[in-house]
Amino acid sequence: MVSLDTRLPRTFYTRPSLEVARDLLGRIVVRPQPDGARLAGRIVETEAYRQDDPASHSFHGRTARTEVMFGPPGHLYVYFTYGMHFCMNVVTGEDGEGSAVLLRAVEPLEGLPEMSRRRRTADPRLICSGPGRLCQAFGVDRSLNGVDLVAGGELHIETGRPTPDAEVGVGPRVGIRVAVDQPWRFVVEHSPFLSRRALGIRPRRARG
DNA sequence: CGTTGGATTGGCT
DNA sequence: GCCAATCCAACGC
Repeated sequence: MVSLDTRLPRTFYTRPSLEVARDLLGRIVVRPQPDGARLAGRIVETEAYRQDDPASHSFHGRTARTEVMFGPPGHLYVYFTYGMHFCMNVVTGEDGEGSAVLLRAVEPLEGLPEMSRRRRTADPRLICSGPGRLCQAFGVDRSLNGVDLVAGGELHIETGRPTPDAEVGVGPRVGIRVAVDQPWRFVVEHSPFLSRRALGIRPRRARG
């Protein structure tokens, strides 16, 4: 009970984004509500980004937008895209490194009514199955950019249950136009809660 | 300062 | 499967 509800420590994030992306599968994203309730979901899809990666926002160096991404690990990097959507990332690696993991999909666990209301759909498979959908359901916008996930506040991630290799699929990242060959997307295989674009790509088994 | 296109989504063909 | 929506960061002049 206690271990399952423990927030992931700073050391969890102080590793290469590829490692963190794989290890985040099965963990629980928690967003405490003002009324004491919680929104929560199990991470089922992630993507790793790093500084030497042409598809990463950090590739062209430190800018106002990517400042948080270059900061200390264990913080939330939120950005706005396509004129209407937010995406949330977990900052990884050493301070100053410019690596992060994009949270692409979670399986809704707590606060379904609230998330359904925000998403305007009752289908649980459509609530958090995509980076933009996830942020809308969890009420994540630019005001949460830079939030410390370890301190415990607006948002944190709990230990949950790590996903065994047999259930992990890997494949190319989606929605990018460069470095499409890198298999840096990680999914919980056969989860009904994966993102729309991930469903089109059949992942292969991770490692052995 | 103008242009370009994006780590997406929902709706329509 | 295709495309518009709609803002803004990055880049070129």
